[in-house]
Amino acid sequence: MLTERRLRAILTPLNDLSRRLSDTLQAPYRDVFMDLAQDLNPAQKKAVEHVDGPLLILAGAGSGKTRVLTYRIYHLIHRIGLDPYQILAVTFTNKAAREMKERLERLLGPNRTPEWVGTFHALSTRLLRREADHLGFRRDFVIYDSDDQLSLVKKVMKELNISDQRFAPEAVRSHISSAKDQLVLPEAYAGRGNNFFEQHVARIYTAYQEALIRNNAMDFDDLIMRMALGFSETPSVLQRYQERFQYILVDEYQDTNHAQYRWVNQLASRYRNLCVVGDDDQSIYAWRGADIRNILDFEKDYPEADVVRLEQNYRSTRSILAVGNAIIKNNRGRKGKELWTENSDGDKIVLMETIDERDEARAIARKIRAEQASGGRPLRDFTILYRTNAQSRALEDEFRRTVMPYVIVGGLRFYERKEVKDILAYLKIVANPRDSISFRRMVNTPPRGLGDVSVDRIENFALAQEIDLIEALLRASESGVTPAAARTAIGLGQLLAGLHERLDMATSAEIARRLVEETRYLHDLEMEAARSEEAESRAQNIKELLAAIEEHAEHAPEAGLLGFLEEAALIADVDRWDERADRVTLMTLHNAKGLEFPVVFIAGMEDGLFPIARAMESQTALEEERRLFYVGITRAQHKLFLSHANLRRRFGGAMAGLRSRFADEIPGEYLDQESTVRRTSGWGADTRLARRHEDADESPDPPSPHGRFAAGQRVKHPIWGVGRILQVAGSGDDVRATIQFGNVTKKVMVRYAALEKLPS
DNA sequence: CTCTCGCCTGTTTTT
DNA sequence: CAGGCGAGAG
Repeated sequence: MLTERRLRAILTPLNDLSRRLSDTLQAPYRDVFMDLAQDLNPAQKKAVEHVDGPLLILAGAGSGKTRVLTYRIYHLIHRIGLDPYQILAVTFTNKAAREMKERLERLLGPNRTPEWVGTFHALSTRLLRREADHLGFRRDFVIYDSDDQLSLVKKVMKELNISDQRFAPEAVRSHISSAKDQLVLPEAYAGRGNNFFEQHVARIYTAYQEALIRNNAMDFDDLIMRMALGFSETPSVLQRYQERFQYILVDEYQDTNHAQYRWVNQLASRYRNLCVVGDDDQSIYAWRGADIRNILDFEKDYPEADVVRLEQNYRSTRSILAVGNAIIKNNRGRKGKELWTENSDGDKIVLMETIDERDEARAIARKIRAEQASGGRPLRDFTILYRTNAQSRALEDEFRRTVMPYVIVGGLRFYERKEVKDILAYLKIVANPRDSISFRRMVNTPPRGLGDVSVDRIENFALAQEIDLIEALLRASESGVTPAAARTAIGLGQLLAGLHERLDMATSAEIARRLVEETRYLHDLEMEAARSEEAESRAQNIKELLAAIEEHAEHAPEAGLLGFLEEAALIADVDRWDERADRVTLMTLHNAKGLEFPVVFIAGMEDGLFPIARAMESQTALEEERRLFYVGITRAQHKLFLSHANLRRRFGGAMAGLRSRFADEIPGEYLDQESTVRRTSGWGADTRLARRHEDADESPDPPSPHGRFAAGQRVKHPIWGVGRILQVAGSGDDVRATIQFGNVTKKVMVRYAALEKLPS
């Protein structure tokens, strides 16, 4: 009998072959190969061949969603005969957009591939620039990232005399951000019954928005909000795009926020050919304003909608999928579906107990080596996922120590590094001399004698004279700064003005090179590089940035400097990730969304870390964490490892590692438990797994440590080695011992520290 | 006025 | 353990 798996084993190489052939074949033959390669199940076929009217595709993890979307577009253009011009496709990441475009180009050829495929932010930026005249703002705005947003919030708060001690600027920033996600403008925000904090936010929001306009800048949220509002306020613009984009596709619809919802639904309201794809079980961005109701209520918004459910999973082994299903079942408020697969059972999921985060890293590295040896897998098959970026450090240390090639996706993004942002600030001010945030950043970097006071004066002068900031630098002697400062300012102004004038003639690469040279930024760093490793890597980053600009200038010369800056602002780290390099990949669970990997490790399976402490207080937050776990599990194709540590160092101190409640939701039949912890002697060793949760009665509470550990006792700690207890304090779960290790004293939570008793 | 040094604080996830 | 911020010296 031909099993699905065998069939797939035959079809997969055929798929590749047909892809290569389709580039060279004439259309009718291409079709023949397409049909062979398609290998679509009935639900997928239905979704692909649906043409007119709204369509909701509920696509479970690994159900061939990308393929369905791609073939659907192919079908619309190639079989139905639509003009690619009429199609708009919105994806969640640039990477997804690029992949879709590449696949379509292979199927349809570059000339017949739709051009409007991208993320909400990228597409919106494009629309805003095109329609700037009609919408009433300038075309050459720059984009502020959350860093810039925060700087601007601080600046505005200072101007309004609102102390940043009373109101955390970061909290203000995030409130403004979510107001924008809801399409709530400052006036409306001020009008609704607010608490004390929000009344202040309202004032800041108003001034913040004015400052953005003054700076000729838009923040991330503006990009969506201004276009969504632009559509409703400017019917002529809306109509034009409604007529143009008669067929709209939206990926990851469960992660859209209200502003994005309005953005899409206004465009689609004319022809109602809106196809949305999503999975309510994979909604993990509620904290960013994503509204799961958008997908849950799609059938209310479009009563005539067809609904297709893709429930067959092609990605994971049966065991992995069973675990995923068992986990997500614990959530309420879901549409409800159960994925199934014809794949083989595969191995059980492995849960590893480890001593601390270093031991965890060691255990993971060991597993990778073992898998490599037994399964002959390349390093690129392995991916480690974690909840917080900070967790990458221990892993990184271990991999560096044992020389295992790795790559971290996310964390400090390339374009967010200090030195890179410094150079970008120069470029931004050249592109847009009204950008006061970038101005402040670059004007005294590297230090050139223009401190806060002088910069304030120059800025105020610009404001009073209604001139831009480069102009203000040139006329600094009129601004009231000291003669020395004025001289420096004028010199800087001349450099910037010269580059600004050449904006249309010079390439962005030329401008960047000149800036780096004249400011001696790279030069200074290279001088320092001999002494400091950090300076060396920063110099390296600047060179990498120059190379990126160079590449961009060559690849998309028409985009210019603004185009490059836009890309730098909107590109995510996953977008830069090269999955072909033979390295272990490390990333957060959030970043892993939409990706798949042969072998997945999920590290840090501890309460308080995953689920994160703050999510343990509310049911909805906990359910979002669980969905995140579900996303992590369903990334794995062949093997899945989970690990937790009994002790985890976090900001200086150590934290008790209590195995995650999610781990307890995994049915035992799919689970293999391993431990690197030797159970020798001492209280800590045999009660380590005691639980604090509902099921605590399965493993009774440990005896009070007072009887076992007392001052003077010699102990061995898994991390700090041998020491002597100075003091024992606290009771119940919260017993802390002060222990002297050599000449350092540490406080440890006795219950979880895996202390070993030593004879005195 | 500007710069540098050292203290303090605070870590969820990101387009 | 880093980066932001305030205080004192040049």
